[in-house]
Amino acid sequence: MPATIRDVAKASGVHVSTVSRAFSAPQLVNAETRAHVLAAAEVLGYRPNRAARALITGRTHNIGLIVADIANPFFPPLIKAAESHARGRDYHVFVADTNEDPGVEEELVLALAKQVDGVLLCSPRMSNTQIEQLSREVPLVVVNRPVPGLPAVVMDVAQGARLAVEHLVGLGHREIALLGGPRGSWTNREIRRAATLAARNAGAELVVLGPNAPTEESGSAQAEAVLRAGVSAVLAYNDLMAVGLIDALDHRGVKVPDQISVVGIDDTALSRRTRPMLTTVATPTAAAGRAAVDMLLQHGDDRRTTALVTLQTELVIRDSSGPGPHRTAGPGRRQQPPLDGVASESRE
Amino acid sequence: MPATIRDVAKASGVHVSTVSRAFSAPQLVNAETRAHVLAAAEVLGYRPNRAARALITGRTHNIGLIVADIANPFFPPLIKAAESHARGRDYHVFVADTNEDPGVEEELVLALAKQVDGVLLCSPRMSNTQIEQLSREVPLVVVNRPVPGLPAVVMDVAQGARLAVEHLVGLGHREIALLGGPRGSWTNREIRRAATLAARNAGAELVVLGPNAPTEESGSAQAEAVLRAGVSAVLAYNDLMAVGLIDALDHRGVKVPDQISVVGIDDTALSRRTRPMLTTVATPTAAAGRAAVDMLLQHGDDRRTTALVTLQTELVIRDSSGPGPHRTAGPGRRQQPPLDGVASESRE
DNA sequence: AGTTCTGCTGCAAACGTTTGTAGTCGCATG
DNA sequence: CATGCGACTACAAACGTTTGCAGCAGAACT
Repeated sequence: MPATIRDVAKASGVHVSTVSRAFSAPQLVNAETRAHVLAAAEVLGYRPNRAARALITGRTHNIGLIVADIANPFFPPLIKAAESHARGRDYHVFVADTNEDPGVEEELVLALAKQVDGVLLCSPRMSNTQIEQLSREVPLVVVNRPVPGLPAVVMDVAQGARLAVEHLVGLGHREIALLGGPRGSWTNREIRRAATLAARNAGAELVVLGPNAPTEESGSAQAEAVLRAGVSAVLAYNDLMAVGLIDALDHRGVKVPDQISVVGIDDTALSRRTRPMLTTVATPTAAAGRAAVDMLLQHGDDRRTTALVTLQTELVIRDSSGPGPHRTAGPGRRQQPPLDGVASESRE
Repeated sequence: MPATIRDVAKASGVHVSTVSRAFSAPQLVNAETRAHVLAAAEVLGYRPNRAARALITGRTHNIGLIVADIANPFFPPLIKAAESHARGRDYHVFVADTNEDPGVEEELVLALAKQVDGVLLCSPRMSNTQIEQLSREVPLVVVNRPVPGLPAVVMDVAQGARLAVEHLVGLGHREIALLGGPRGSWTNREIRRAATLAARNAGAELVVLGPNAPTEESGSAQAEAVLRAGVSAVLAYNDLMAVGLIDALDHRGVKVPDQISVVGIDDTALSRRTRPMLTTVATPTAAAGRAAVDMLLQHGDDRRTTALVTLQTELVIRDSSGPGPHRTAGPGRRQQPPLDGVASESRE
């Protein structure tokens, strides 16, 4: 049986309340007494039971982290950063995977609600109203999607998509395909909007293929459609799809970037490992994880705070994008990425 | 304020104990009453507080999952499988990352101990005695390492390493380097032992380079040493290191597999994405995650059970391994992998 | 000397559950 | 008619903490 606070009290000849205070309110207890208590606790191997503490304080010192797919390389860096950041603040993290299923999302938030002080909801697929409803059960911070009335951290993928399109147009591409992401994804809508606008402004045509599951397989599956569309460049919803597409094109003998340029989004670890190395939009996932944890712990109980943190993205030009058919005497092959850093704005 | 069992009791005009039983012991309560209670609970949005329940039952319905590095592509599939399997059995999962630090490992187990019914310790770097000591605080299942007296699930990497070496020797390689993994890793010792033996039996020489951190960077860093060693083939501790090595060799203009063959271990997602695609030893990580959860939940409280589950590995031959300098009229390029499946043995 | 203050500690209630025990009722049994 | 039983429900203690309140000693005021 593990030692309880009562064992420590008995062993050190004081009342349990004194033991409790020795740990959680040191200034209220005599230094000598405290030393005694701590010593007794040490030899008994006493560790406070956080669940019992939570029962009375209302704070569990746990947080929930819900992602669409742990195995999607986009998430591990975020999970890792969030977990380590949280632990640094003495919080433990439940991690759960929804398999991209909105129903599971809701069930998970509800199931976790009583056990955590808040939940980080990453790339949710539910509707805004559902999310708002859930936020009445437990404090929520949404990642990768702004929800009116809730704290959120998002990446400026619109800027990233714009940069990517401008990059492609600058290389001489006039017909570009957008490999769309999953239905219900805010990021996907954002990319689509920005890419469409950027293409129009630059005098290029954008054809949208999708929606698609955000997987490698689904990227491969769209190869035919890309070829039929007759475009010379593709912007994919994420690196995974870009990689799948490149593979499938390769199998068909289509050269990247010579015949078709491909640009991904996320700059996951694998973008540096493909041949050709992937040109992609870097999203600061680790920073997002940390920021989300900070927001959750900051706002404590006032659930209706509406801070929105926007993280900047940048274009990373590698080898999967090259000159297109309409190449003029354009700019040099390499292009300076924009300033990086974090912009944080609060809107009331 | 969330509804408590007392609110439900009040609303349905029965005692709290009846409400409790309506949920956890339906056969003890009149069907009609039960329906009443459930209805009241429904409208109040009542969900039992698992922490409070845990306080009295002693079972939290949570488990801990401790891994060396979430971002290491070896782990996400394991985490995903374990989490989903556990949730199917109504368990939630704390995930934590030790950054390959044995001290953090211990601290984490202790910190989690009171909040979970057991901990899955994956690829621990601590000593066996430390682990045994910790197992007195909380039920433990060790993954990727057998610990005497504790339940564990391991992969038969020895078999994998042997197959890999035999594969290389069969291709005509006589001098092979082993890119060692991290100090303290049982898997590493196992690979080393099996590879050395297999090389000796096949009349080849094995030079061991390491120990090394199990990262891509460290694989790259060993490229010089590999070249100096004058070997024609390399077996790496894991895919990550293999990929790093291939990259570094590529930068030096060394062709893989033409000049040097490289074989990895783990068959992570990236092994199919590198060029050339990586020959590697597939380890059933998802199955390991599920098996570990099963063992933990099965054994419940009798902590000193000593079951050992061994999962088979298999060699996946792709493009990073090719003919070596001593090629004779050997077997065909493709080689049949061994039967897969799960072997489970109990040793008392 | 009496009063107030300060620093410390003990008491007991509370948090939301579960569960052993005891009680009530109706009914069949002896 | 008393007894026993079965089905159900209420009571209350317990789990390991925290925390408002009260108590008490001694010091420092008036």
